[in-house]
Amino acid sequence: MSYNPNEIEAKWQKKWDKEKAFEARESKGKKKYYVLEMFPYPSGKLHMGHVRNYSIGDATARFKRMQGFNVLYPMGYDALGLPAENAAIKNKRNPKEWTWEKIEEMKKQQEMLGFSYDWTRMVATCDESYYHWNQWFFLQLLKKKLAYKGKAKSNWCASCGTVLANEQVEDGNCWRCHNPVAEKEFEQWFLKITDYADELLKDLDKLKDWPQRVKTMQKNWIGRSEGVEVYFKEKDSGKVIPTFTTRPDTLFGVTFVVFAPEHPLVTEFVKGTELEADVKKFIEEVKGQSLIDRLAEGKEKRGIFLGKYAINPVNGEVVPIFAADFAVLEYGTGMVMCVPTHDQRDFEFAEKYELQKRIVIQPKDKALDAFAMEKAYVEEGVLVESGEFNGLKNTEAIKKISKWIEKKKIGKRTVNYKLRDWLISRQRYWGTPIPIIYCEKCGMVPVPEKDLPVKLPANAPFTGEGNPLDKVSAFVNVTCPKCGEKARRETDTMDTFVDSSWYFLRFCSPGDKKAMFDKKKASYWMPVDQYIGGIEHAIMHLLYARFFTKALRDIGMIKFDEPFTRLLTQGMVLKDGEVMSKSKGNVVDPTVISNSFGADTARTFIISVALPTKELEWSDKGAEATFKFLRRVYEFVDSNKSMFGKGKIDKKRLSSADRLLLSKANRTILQVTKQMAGFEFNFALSEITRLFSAVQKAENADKNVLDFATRSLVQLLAPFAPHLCEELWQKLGEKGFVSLSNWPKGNEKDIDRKAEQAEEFLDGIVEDVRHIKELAKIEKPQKIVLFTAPAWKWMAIPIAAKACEKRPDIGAVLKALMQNGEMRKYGKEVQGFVKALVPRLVLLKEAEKIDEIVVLKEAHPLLEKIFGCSIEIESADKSTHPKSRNAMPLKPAIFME
RNA sequence: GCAGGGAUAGGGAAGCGGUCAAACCCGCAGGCCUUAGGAGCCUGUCGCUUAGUGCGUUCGGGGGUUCGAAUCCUCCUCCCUGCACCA
Repeated sequence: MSYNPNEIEAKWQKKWDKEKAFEARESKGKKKYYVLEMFPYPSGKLHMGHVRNYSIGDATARFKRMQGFNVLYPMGYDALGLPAENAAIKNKRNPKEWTWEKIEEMKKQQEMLGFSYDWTRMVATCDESYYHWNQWFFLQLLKKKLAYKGKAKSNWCASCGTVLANEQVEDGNCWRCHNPVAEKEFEQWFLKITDYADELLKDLDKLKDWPQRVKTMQKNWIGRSEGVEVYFKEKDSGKVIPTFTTRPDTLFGVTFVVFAPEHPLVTEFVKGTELEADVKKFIEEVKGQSLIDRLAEGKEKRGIFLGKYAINPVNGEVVPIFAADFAVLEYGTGMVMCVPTHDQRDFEFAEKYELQKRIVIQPKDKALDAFAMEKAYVEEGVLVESGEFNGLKNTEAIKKISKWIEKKKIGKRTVNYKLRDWLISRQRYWGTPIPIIYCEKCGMVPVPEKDLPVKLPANAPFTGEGNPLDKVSAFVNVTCPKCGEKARRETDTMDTFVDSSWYFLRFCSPGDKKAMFDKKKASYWMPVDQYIGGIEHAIMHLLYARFFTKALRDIGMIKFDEPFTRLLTQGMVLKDGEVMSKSKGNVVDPTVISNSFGADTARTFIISVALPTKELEWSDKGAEATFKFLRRVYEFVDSNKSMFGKGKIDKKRLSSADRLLLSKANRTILQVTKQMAGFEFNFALSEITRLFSAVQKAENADKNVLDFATRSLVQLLAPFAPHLCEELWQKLGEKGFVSLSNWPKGNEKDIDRKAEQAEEFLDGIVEDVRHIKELAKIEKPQKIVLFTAPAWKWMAIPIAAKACEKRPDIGAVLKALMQNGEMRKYGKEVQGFVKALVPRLVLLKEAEKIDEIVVLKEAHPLLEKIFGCSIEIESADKSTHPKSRNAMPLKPAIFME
C-alpha cells in the first residue's frame, strides 16, 4: 500500500472526533496547560498565516499532551466587525447569516487540517450569549467609573453622513463616494485604560517569557515620562499657559510657545483681531485633514503666529505664541514650550518661520553656535545662560530645576503617559450594542443587568449611509427602565477589540449562561500558558487584554494579574519578499497544498521552513520534498512491519552498529524534546529527518533496537504529522492514539556521541576507502588524541606539544606527525591537516589497527578530562592582552600542573 | 515622522566574537540503481587547485573596536510591522 494522505487523514479525524480525544476536562490531579492561538476573524478562507499559526499551536498542544499535561486547546471566532457589514451593503447579505456561513467554511478547513482543538468549546463573539457579557462587563466598568463618555473626533464623510473607519478612508477620501473626509467631534464612549498605565508598565517585568521586542513596544506605547508643567503667562491677559516638558533643563532657552490648533485658547486669542480670519482658515485646514492625512509621512511642519506673547516664568522673557500642527491636543497640555536649539521639531519650525534660537546646553568637547547649527543638539552637556544653574550638567539640572520650579510655584512635577484612554464607540451595526438608554427625565440610564443582552435587531437597513441601528425604531425607541417614560437607546456599538480582550476566559466555560465565565474553572485553566499569534498584535490587542485582566481582577472575578504567561509572536508569511495580500495578488491558498499532498505535508512543511518567530518566505517547491519524506517514512514502516521486535533491548549483546543506532535514537529524543520546548520546531524536524536516515540505513539491525528507534521516531513526528503517525502507530501494533501516548524518554547513558561523530566522519569518505591500505602502514598506537578544532587556532600546537610531554603514548603519534613536517605552520593549516587526518584514523580504527579515537571539539575542557588536571587558558581579551598591534601572542598561557 | 524588527551562497533559512567557506531544505550537476524515470540512494555545488589538500575572495554598503568579526560599535541604503507627528 502506498501512502494515501487523504484516506488516512479522514480516517483519523473521524476517530479523534468519535472518541473525543481532545476534549479538555478540569482535573485536579493533572497539571494543566492552556495553549491558545489568537482567534481569527472568520473571513471564510484560511490563509498561510493562519496555517502557520495553528501548526505551531497544535504542535505545542500535542507535545504537551504527550508529556502528560492536561491541555486546553480551544478555537473560536472574532466574528463582529466591519467586513460583515460591508458584505451586507455590497451583496445585500444579512451580516449574521453571512458571518455564520463564513465561520462554518473556516471551521471546515481547520478540521481538514486536523488541529486538535476541543471543538465543544468553540466560541463566536457575534453570538448573543457572548456579547451579553461584553455588555455586562461594560456596566461593571461603568460602576467603577472606568467607562465614561467624552468627546472624540472621527473621520466623517458628509455626503454619506457616516463615520468612517481609518480603513475606509482612501487618500483622504471616502471609499464609497470618494468625497473628502473631514474630522468631526462626537460624544463617544471611552474605557479608562490610563488608570492602569502604571501597572501595565510595571507588570511588563513579570512577563519573563514574552519577547523583549513586544515588551519594548508596549513600554514605548505607554510612554511614561516624568516632567514638569511650567506655567507661562499670556502677556496682556495674564492667562496661565501650562506647558508640559520633559526637558526643564532647557527652560532658559525657550524662544516661542506653540499651541495645538484645536486648542480653545487659540480662537480666543485671535478673536476680534485682524489675524482672526487667517488663523481660522489655518485651523480649518488642519481640521479639514483626516486623521490619516495629518499623520502622513514626511509632512512639513506648519504654523501661524497668533499675535500674542507669553512670559517665561523662569527669566521673564517675552516670546511669541504660535498655533502649529505638530502640537497635539491630547498629549500633555496641548501647549508646548519650544527650544529650537535642543529639540529637532522645534528647530525645524524655527528655521521655517525664522524664529530666534538660543543655546543653553553646551557639549564638553566643542562650542555650539546657534547660527551655524544644522540640527538641534539633544545630547548631554553643561548649562549656559541659565541663571543660577549655569555650569550644571544638564542631567543634574533636570532634577534641580524641577524642584526649584515647584518651590517657586511656577509649575509642578507631573507624570505624563503617551497612552490615552480607549475609545470604544463605533457608529456601526455589527458590534456589541452599548447597554445604555437616554431618558429625557432621568438622563443616562444603564440597561439593568436582567435585561441583558441588548440584542442586535435582525432587520436593519444597510445602505452605507449612517449607522443602520439609528434607523431601526424598534431598537431605538424604548421606555426608560427607571421612570417608564419614552427614551432612546444608545446606538453606538463597541470596538471589536472589546470582544477579543477576554475571549480566553470564555473558553474556560464557554456555555455559561449565568456569568461571563465560571470563576472556578477560570482559576483552574488560567492564565494562558502559551499564547501564539502575529507580531502585528504586539501592542493594541495584547495591551487591551492585559488591561481587561487587571480590571476583572479588581472587580473580583479573577485572582491573577496577567493573562498570558508565555507569548510567541510568529513571523509573517511572505511571498517574493512581500506580505501575502489580495491587493498584491500574491496569495497562496494553503488548501492547494493540503489537497494535493495532504494536511500532514502542509503542516510539516510550513513548520520546517523557518523558526516560528521568523519571517517565512513561501516557496511552492519545498512542499513536495516534505511530502516525499513523509511518504518514505510511511513506506519504511509499512514494509518493515514484520521486522520490528517487541522484546527488551539486551544491551550486552548489541553490535557496534546497533549501539550506534540506539545512541542516535536516544540523542534525538533528548534533543527534540529540548527543541520542542524551545519552539525550535524546524530544527527538531531536521533532527528527526536525520534519525530517519539512520533507521532506514540500519540493515540487519537488532529488532528491538530498530523497534525502539522507529517507535520513538513516530512519536517525535506526531506533533507535526499527526494523521500519518496515528496510522504508523497502529501499524506498529499499538491500540491507542499516538497523540495521547507518552512522549518517549531518552536515556543519556545510551548516547555515545564520539561513536556518532566518528561515523559522521566516516560517512563523508566512503569514496576514499581505497586509501586504507596505504594508511594502514602506520604502527598501532595505544591511543590517539586529535585536535580537530581547537578553540583558539593558534594554540593548537602548544597544546599538542604539552600533551605530548604528559602522555608519551599519545604524543608519539602527534610527534611523528609533526616531524612529518605537516604541522609546521600555525592557524588554519593545523585544522586542514587534522581534517585530512581524521577520516584516515577512523578508517584505521575500522580496520582494527588502533584502539580508540578521541575527537576533541574544544581543546581545553577535554584535555582536562583526559589528563585529570586543571588547565587554565588566559584568554586573549582586552584587559590581559598587551596592546601590541601586529604581534601575535605566540605564548598562550597554558598551565598544566 | 515616531517606535520595533530585518538584510547570510542560485532561492529559502541557521549561525550572533575563534570549532565558519557557513547546518538544513529546495534548485542545479554528476554517479549508482533501473526497461525507463518526474521514484529512491550517493556525491558535488563561491573561484582556482589536490590523491589527501591547499590558496584566494565572501555574510546589504562604508568606517571602527579586537591578536581575531557574518557575529560587537557607528553611519548609510533598502525591506517589513504597528501607529495616536506624544515635546
